[in-house]
Amino acid sequence: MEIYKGEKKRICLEKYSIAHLFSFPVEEFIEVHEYRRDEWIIQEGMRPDFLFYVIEGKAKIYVTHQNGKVSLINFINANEYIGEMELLNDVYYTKGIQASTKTVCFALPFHCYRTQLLEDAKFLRELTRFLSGKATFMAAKYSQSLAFPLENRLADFILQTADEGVYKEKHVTVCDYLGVSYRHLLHVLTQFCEKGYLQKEGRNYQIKQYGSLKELAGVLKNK
Amino acid sequence: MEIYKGEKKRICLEKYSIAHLFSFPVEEFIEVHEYRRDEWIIQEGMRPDFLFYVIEGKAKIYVTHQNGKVSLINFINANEYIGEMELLNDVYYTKGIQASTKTVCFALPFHCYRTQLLEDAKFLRELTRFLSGKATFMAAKYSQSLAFPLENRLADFILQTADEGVYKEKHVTVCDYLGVSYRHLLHVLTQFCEKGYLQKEGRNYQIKQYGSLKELAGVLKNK
DNA sequence: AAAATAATATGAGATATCTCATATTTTGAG
DNA sequence: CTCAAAATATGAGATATCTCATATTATTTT
Repeated sequence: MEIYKGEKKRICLEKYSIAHLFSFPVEEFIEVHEYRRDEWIIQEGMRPDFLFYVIEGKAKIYVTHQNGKVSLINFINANEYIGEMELLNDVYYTKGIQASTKTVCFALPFHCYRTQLLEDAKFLRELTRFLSGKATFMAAKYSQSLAFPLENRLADFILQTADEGVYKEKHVTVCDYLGVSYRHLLHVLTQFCEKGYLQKEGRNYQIKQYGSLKELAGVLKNK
Repeated sequence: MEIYKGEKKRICLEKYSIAHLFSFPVEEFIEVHEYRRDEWIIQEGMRPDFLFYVIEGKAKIYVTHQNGKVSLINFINANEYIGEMELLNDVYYTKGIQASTKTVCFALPFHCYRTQLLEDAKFLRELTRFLSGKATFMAAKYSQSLAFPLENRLADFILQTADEGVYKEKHVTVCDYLGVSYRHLLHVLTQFCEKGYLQKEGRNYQIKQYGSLKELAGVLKNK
């Protein structure tokens, strides 16, 4: 982890101004942190000291269960918060947050800003929207995971993550995210290839039948 | 649905004052609604006109999937909000909310209060806490549902809902809540009886071995 | 470059969970 | 009180998904 100082920090604060998110100045004690790919921004079970706001990059929220299974609960993208749960709740089991690409965040020390943040309607309004989205998203994922087999959820995931018609996510990550075993994921991917929806190219998969995948993914959505 | 008027309304407003939740007076346009058991407070897919605050009773959040499966996403208890998603988000698929007992709510018309509410730090702070809890809870349920078989989740549910050592939830409701088929739920309940954890009494189940159930439920929690 | 580690790959048997069919009992509406 | 609907109950076969074992191929570290 690198903490930006001097010129580098100044430029960053200027480029990604977040003044509009608060009704008071937060510049004074803000820090700018850069995390390398795979670095842990927050260790599971350890309370952070900062409220983070992601300005560049992408991270993953992980939780480890007692039976050793790991769940990738969700991704965090630019313009989203990290550590807001700990800001709001004194009792909270902290999830692990891992950078999945180089990730740059603003870090607001709790001890400087906690009180002010919790009284700032502008900040709270945005946070409320963010959290309502998070709650809604998790509720959707939850109910979908119970109502539909992997086939449907995977089709949806492929369509969402494919880049120019090519799906190239790491199997291991996807297993944690969709909550299925490695073996089963590979099995369903193979089926997709046999049915002609995908075509394997080295370790990537080329989408061949958008229509079929869209149909599978479509049943997840409530119109 | 009954709307309280006159004396009945006044008494209710007095008994369950919610003035402390807002920094401005909300009494003027507030309504008090009472819903009978099984009545729909909000119809799935229909935007409500009110922000509700439950003061008595218990309700259920349902969503219907395209394949006909129904998920009971969560329960709502006294001192919780309903309709907050619609208050915050212009685009939102409204879930169905059904009273599971007689339920009394305060109903704040969006058109009167929306603007004020979204600028009220006191209200927003509490709502933020509520939503963070909701998001956390859904994330936990989600990851647990993928990481553990019904056996564990059911043990947890039984311990949470048992009343004086007796479990007596409706199977149908539990299926929707835990996201499993009726057949399978009955199967696991039978196993619990065979193992001596529970003992069937008519249509209820008496808990016989707390320890065993606690052990099964315990692995869900991250310490 | 060698060694260690992570990711991919595949087979085979086990288990959790689902679907469908059908019967009985309980509950709510008229 | 009666009938229809809802809830409970159970069997049997199908399928989704898991576990474990083992190989091969990349990637990272030394």
